[in-house]
Amino acid sequence: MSRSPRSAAARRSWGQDDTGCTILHVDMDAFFVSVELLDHPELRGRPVIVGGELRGVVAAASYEARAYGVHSAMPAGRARALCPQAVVLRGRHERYTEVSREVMAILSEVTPELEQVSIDEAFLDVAGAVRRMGSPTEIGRWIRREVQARTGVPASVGVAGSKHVAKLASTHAKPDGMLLVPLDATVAFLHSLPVGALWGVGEKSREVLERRGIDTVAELAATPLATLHRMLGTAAGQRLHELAWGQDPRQVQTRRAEKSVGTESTFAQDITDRGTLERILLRQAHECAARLRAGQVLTARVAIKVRHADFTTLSRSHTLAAPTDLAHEVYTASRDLLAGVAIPAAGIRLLGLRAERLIGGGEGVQMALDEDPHQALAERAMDGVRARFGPTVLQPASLLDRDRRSTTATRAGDIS
DNA sequence: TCTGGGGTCCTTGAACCG
DNA sequence: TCTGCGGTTCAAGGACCC
Repeated sequence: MSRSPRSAAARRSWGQDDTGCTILHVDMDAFFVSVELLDHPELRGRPVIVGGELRGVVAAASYEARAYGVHSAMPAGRARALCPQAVVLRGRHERYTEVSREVMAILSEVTPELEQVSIDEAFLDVAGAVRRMGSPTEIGRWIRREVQARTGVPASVGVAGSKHVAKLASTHAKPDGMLLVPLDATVAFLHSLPVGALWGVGEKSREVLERRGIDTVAELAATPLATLHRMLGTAAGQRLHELAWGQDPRQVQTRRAEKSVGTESTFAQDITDRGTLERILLRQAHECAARLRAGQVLTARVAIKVRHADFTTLSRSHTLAAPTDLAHEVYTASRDLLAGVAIPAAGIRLLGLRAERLIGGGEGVQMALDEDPHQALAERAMDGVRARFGPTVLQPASLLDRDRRSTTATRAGDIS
């Protein structure tokens, strides 16, 4: 579900020599829509949009909808205005996860050197699979064939010598295609692209670059490093300069440790009542803490995010005296942070809670001196009950009060 | 047109410390 | 004792990715 700009000129053959091009990027085409079409074949050929409820944005759009200018991340209202005849579906994340697992299982038959980047894309380093399965492009063809045959959804594949170029190659292979960028064509391929295609150039950086007349990767590559440092900061300038010349030493990572867990909710109506916001924080604290315990990690810092009705966003964070995986502690810290934030008359549009600085649980981590062992036992017992009877069977008493409607109906997913 | 939710990384400025 | 300075840490915010 890449949102990077593409170049029609780059969508051509760059050569057949795949020597050394052992990095594959597999990207499912309009993944959520493809899964919906599996289950609703009667919608094939029609413009279909997944997501985009009230106050929402488009999660995925079929190629028929894209012909009207609809794309992912577009506000729902605009998408409906552009394509009023589109079929709008709400989205079923569990179903997409199920199909994603099937796809990843197929990819893991190729190599254990597999890095799942998101629900619908992954990198593979196939260097160790070449003797068994053939050249990288032969492996790419096998993947496309097997994924289509066994799951019914189309996948595009980019084949290159680095992750960055493989990713750009798969973007230019869509829909339902494969693109090889041979090592000796890498720089020419990159330099044919608009600057916004580079990984790390979003809307803001593109504006900064274009103001200086840098519209293409070739122009960026020709810009002195010191100038890029001044324009984009040292780290970003350095990275983009290297990417523009095809230098990307990142390896395929089979395991990545999570650095934070969090949740946030945009409300159907902006909220002005602090008590309501605190109850939402309590629910979020329980959700985060349960995820911490499931991942066997503790959090050392709690952060909240508050978005006003006018979309100004602020964050506050607090480093805990001792790491914890208890909702009670996370909630107390987050409530104190919220206490330091003024609630504007127009209200709060979004409230988020995040547990940061995750530390592996178990040995070597000291429990807070004032941690209540009964609280810990109670929350772990709740985990057991939820695992057996479902996530909604147990709630803190204050969330089961008179306004069960207000604490649940304000969740973004419950809108519409 | 009116902007989700889950994340990561980087920059900047303030606070702290020796 | 006070001040200046450089290094480090922390908090906040922004940009970016999918």
